[in-house]
Amino acid sequence: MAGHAARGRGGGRPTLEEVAARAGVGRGTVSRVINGSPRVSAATRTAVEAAVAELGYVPNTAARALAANRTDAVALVVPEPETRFFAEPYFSDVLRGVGAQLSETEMQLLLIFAGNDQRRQRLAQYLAAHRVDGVLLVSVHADDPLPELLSQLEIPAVISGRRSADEALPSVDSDNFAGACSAVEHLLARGRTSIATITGRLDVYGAQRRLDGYRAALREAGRPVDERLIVQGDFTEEGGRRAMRELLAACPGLDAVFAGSDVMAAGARQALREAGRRIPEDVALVGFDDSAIARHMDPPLTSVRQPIEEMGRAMIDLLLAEIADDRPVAARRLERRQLVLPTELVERDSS
Amino acid sequence: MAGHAARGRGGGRPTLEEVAARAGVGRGTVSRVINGSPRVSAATRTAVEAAVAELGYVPNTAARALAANRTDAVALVVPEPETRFFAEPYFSDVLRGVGAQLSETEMQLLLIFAGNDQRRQRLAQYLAAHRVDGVLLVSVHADDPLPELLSQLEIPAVISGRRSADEALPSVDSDNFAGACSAVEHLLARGRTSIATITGRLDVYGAQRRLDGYRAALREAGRPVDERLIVQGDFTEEGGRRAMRELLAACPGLDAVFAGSDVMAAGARQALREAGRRIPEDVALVGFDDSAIARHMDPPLTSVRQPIEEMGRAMIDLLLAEIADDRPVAARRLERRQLVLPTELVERDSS
DNA sequence: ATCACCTGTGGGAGCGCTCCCACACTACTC
DNA sequence: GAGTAGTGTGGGAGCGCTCCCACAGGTGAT
Repeated sequence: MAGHAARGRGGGRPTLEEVAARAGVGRGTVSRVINGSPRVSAATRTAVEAAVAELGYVPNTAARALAANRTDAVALVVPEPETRFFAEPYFSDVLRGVGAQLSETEMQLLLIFAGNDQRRQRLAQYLAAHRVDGVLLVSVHADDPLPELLSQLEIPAVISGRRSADEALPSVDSDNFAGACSAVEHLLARGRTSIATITGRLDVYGAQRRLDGYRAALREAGRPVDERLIVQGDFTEEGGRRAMRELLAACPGLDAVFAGSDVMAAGARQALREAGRRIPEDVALVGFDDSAIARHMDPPLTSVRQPIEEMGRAMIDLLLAEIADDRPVAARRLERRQLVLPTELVERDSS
Repeated sequence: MAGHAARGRGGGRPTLEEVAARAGVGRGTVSRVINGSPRVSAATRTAVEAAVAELGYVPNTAARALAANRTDAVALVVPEPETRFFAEPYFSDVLRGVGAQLSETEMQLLLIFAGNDQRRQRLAQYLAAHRVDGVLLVSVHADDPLPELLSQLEIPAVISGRRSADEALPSVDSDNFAGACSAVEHLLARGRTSIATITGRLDVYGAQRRLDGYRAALREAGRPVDERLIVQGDFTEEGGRRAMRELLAACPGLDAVFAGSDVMAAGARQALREAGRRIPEDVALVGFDDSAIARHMDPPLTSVRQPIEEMGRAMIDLLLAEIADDRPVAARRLERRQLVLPTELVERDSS
């Protein structure tokens, strides 16, 4: 009868109230059980859990969100067009790490693209409505207004990479400088003498740091830095191809290239092949990211591994801590929550 | 003062009530304006809109969801691991079409992967909690229990492709049969005499239909169907490579291959190249999907174009109609809402 | 016996909306 | 002049939770 009533009312799902009645306890007690409060006796807990199972009770998220003023959802915001998101293995790796870590909680992950003005507008609306408890930001350029908006709205956020040496937001980054150094040192150790580099967009701090590392490693080894050997790419395959052509035109004698990402290295490889250069015999090639592309390239690409999945996991940890932390924002600002994870050179056949 | 009060209360956002007070109207009237009801006089509407703008009012989604029993969100459910999602351009194209159509509404899109048991479990919880108003299903295999679950929960859903000739759910599909026919006819017209095919997983109805089309086109032309020329793939690049190797081993004399997807065609191309076969001189190759891969392949791949973005848009149209439709489910069942969109052969250099 | 202080529990208030009924007012009709 | 219909508006009730105060009953110190 009770079961029938519960199911009868317009296909309605059982409510807390009904579970409470069934278990012979009060509404508050059921709520405590559902939310794992320790202040419930073992016997009561068992009874409530039985009632929940019998009625097939599932909490109403909207009611919970309204009463508790939280949404149990976080957003991964990608300020790029979808096409770039799908073309760049970096993003899907981050997504995988984030997803893995989040699946151990009750939190839901939203994927939001903000690659053009219209989408930015919608995102702003979305954030203003506080439809997520926190935000993960990937691939943020130096002058992006998004972080500012987030802090105005007092929405917890964690950034992947940094915008500058003194990032205000909590962030997770890899050691781009050291990674670039290790790549160049490796090429030097292999006896290469004319090492070029294809950088990413330099308004991305990480790309800048990789360039810094390239320069530092050469200087460290007592080699001059030839500015003609430095060409700016844009993280795309096409950009890598174009940059490589420029390099070959300007410095036909180069014998090694350090690319700021695997995707750009793939583009460079095509340009090298077009020009009849063999890899690694004529020109050694090293990438960055150690993505799937590196393993499948012909020849397999030596690359600087970033622990991208681990970075995704770390971002979630930081963000959840940030959300749980209800001290005033001012107090939080003082602690710097910046993680820098180590990189590692993975040697393959391209160098 | 009013402004200060609104902002003062714990950083709280303005509520309907406050907007109403500011505009000198009642709560109901503000609600009507927000929701675009026509039963509001022009003067009142203007006053309310001014108040909304002044206070920076944004509706509280949780409250709305609780009161109206809707979430203004739909989910795109991908019953595959993320890796496949990212490897297969088909998915990102669908996503783009869906996203484009949805951005013209106030609906939010969630992307949910259900590639393993744990994620299925979470998805079931999620659906049981009615956290979305509707579901888009892509790449559903014949024996998947998901559609059944959805109809039990009475959640509107639209399926991409079909599970069988008489699909119960509203669906959007392309004309796989005709597309395969056109590919085979094209190869025959080019004078090819030994045409092989690499199929997708045959528990996917579309893959089966492409195979049917292949057979029908040969029969139509009075050619025998040699079963040794039919090998099953699994929609992956690796599967395409493996299938191509099998074909070459069994029928070294073949002079054309129709692959059930561009990704498999890419795998087949590798196997052909390994075997020293030139494309198209020795073996002509045709794919299916006309994805970015086809355009970028070397040589560019002839492929059967499906209007994937358009299919995404159509899915949203169907789903929104389904959601808006509040007649009893039984009545709905009678109308068949099945869309089949035409395909088109795009000729390039591989055939 | 009195007081203090735990632990476990019940249930009121309230989150910010939508839905809908009631009502004032106008504009016709017979 | 009474009735009828339609239009615009106000505000009560209620959605299903969480939060928190109140309180019962037990335990140990005084």
